[in-house]
Amino acid sequence: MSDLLERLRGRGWRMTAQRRVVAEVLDGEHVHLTADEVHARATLRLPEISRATVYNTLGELVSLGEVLEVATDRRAKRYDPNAHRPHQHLVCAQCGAIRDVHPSGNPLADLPDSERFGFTVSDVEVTYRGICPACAG
Amino acid sequence: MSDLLERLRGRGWRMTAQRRVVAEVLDGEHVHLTADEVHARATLRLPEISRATVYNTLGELVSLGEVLEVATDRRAKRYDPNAHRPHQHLVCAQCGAIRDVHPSGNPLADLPDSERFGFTVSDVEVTYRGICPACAG
DNA sequence: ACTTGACTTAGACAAAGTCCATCGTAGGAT
DNA sequence: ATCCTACGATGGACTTTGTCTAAGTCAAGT
Ligand SMILES: [Mn+2]
Ligand SMILES: [Mn+2]
Ligand SMILES: [Zn+2]
Ligand SMILES: [Zn+2]
Repeated sequence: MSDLLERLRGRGWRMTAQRRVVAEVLDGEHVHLTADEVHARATLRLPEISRATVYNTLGELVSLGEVLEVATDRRAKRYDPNAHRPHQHLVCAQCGAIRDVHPSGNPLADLPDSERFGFTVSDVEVTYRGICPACAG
Repeated sequence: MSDLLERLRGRGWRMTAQRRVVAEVLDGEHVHLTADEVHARATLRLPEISRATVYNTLGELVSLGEVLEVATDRRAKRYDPNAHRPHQHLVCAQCGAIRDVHPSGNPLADLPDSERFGFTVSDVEVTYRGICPACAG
């Protein structure tokens, strides 16, 4: 994700300690943190960072297409740095664990023209729900 | 939806003016109202109905399987009386209009065993997004 | 009609997120 | 190296959506 910082600088981003820390917190695989979780982790490295700045920075990363917003539960949105490989989510209904999954085929193709009602359909969001091995015992 | 009231009575529901009004508001096709929209419409018929009662009644209808909760945007949940015919949703990214759609095939089948990671997958929620004819001009 | 437990109510509370006035600083200009 | 200033950060008020509780009300069985 260090190349992310380069890309952002290239887009005219002013590089601040706060933005760097938020980007660092979002580094990794299967990362799906809420804004407040990002804030908590960022605070460990930069104690004075504010909630508003975390929200602002996450919003900018989403606008730039570098981070995805996912709404797997009906609680807080989660922020997903895995934005460059299309994928869906598999969520444990009990403990909330989230896995990236890659279904076969293109889910968009499952919607026939006769069911599009003149819409220009550009995107589909799929969330699978079930019980994870740990919760199944 | 008048048969709904009968079914609920059969399940031991005490029939109150508030519950009747909420059920009436939810009658129809392609109805996807937020709790506060239900409350606003219920208030026209029964001015003293409280927000808490609307939330309670909607929650009960969901528990009974008579109404579905859908989370198409990241704002308020919407309540969908079309609970007996499985379907998905097509949402206009601009104006928020929601249509029921019926994709071909079973979306659950698109997730191969190799992508289930030991989960017992029981459910899938699909939201298609695009631009509706009215917004496309 | 009486009784009673289920139902409703208003308002306090909470979680998630937005907005704003003000302060601070990254990075270009000198 | 220092200065400038527009962009970014901050804390706190505010909004939206939803939950909870204590007290009052009423549907329905007797
Ligand atoms: Mn993901
Ligand atoms: Mn529907
Ligand atoms: Zn689990
Ligand atoms: Zn539209």
